[in-house]
Amino acid sequence: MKLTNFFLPTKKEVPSEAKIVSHRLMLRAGLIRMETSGIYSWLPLGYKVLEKIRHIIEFQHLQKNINQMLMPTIQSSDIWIQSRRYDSYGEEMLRITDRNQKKLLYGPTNEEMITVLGKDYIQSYKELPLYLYHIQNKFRDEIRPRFGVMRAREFLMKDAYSFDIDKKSAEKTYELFFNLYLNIFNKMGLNIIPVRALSGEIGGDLSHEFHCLCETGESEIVVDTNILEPQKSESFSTFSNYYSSTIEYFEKSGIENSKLKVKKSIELGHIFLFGDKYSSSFDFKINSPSGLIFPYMGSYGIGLSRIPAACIEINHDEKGIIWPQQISPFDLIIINLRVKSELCVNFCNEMYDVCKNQNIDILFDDRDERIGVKFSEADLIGIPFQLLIGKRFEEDSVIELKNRKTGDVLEITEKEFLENYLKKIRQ
RNA sequence: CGGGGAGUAGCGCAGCCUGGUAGCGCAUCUGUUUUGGGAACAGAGGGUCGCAGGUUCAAAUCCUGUCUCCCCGACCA
Repeated sequence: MKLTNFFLPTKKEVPSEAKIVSHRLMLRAGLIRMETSGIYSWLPLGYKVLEKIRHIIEFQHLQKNINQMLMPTIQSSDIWIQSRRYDSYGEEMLRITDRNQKKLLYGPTNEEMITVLGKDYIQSYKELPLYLYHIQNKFRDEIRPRFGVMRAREFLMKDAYSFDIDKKSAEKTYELFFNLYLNIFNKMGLNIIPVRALSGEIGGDLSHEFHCLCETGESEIVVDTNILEPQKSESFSTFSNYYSSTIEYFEKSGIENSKLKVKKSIELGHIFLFGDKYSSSFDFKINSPSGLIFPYMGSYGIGLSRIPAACIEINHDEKGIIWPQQISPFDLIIINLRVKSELCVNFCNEMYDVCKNQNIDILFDDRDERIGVKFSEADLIGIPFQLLIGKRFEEDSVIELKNRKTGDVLEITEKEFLENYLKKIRQ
């Protein structure tokens, strides 16, 4: 994409209302725009990040043969009345009435809907286990939305649901998702800590949340200090050697241990095993060798739209965002510092075409702007690598590859760039 | 929902106390000069001061109501 064609409304100043650094940078870099309290539009640059995250999640789910689908955001209240959550979910649920006075709601989650779906289609235990997921907007009418997309009312979530024949099988499924989640967050370049959690409104008896450590986070977790060392081979079994839980879980458990520390964090994922809570309330029974059984269910969520904010909170400096390569909106930005020079223009266009042909997601700053503006905005939007073409190229055919994170600038030739560096830039 | 704050140009703000018909910075447009880290100069455009009502000769300013947004707290991915 050429920057002259790309909608990138950056700002030097930002409303004083935005308090935390990720919210400020997301507004300044033109990633998001508030429409009303807790409800945001994702502008092209922000949407690209969201799409990178989505692709990682979709790819990893596909590796485990988990079916992707799409359920509607609007649900009938009938199924929520049947699960007895229509009242208990309370004010957080956005209720809507259609022209026929039918009571609808904007779904905060989909356990009810997926249970009814399972009941309609699953005839035999031989079809189990069955895993389904979708990526869809949710609405929870938060008492106080804040921090931009970090605590929004409308948000994008990946939610998966599992059906198993019994508890033992469901626990294997739970472990599969647990490891899948570690893998997904790892692929996003995020250090994540799984913590034992209470299961809250969803219900059930086994639940973990996935947190990243962050001083400005709204959550608190209690962890064994050994867990803070980065783990080489992260898996369910590795983490089961250490204590980690949400502060709420810790307080209820009454454990005492001097090796435990309280840390601020951001919750990015939550998994639950809730058994037959919903299958029984919907009288969802299937035949099995041991007679009629209620399928054992679980659900597995990732707060997609919270991830860019969490990532920025952890990866930024005074100049702006520093995206991890894996979820950066672009792999590389080519910056033409000499727009008036035919030599530079032609060379930039040539590099732009080469990169496109090599499947590099590339942004080309071809604008007739002052170099200060170009440098500042490139630093602000945080693309990991900047290819600078200007004076040094005109004089000595040297192009400069700058690392956004370290600030290091490599002076290289076209040949070196194409042969040695292009593949490092591609994800 | 309780407590606090704010709505004035696309964005950030001043003006309000003490009423006299709106200003600054950034951005935008035109021109000239500049050009390796958010340029300089000259000129220009852009506002029913959140909305409604009231007081007054006169309201951004005072009064009443209302809507919206933000912050602190209780709730949550």
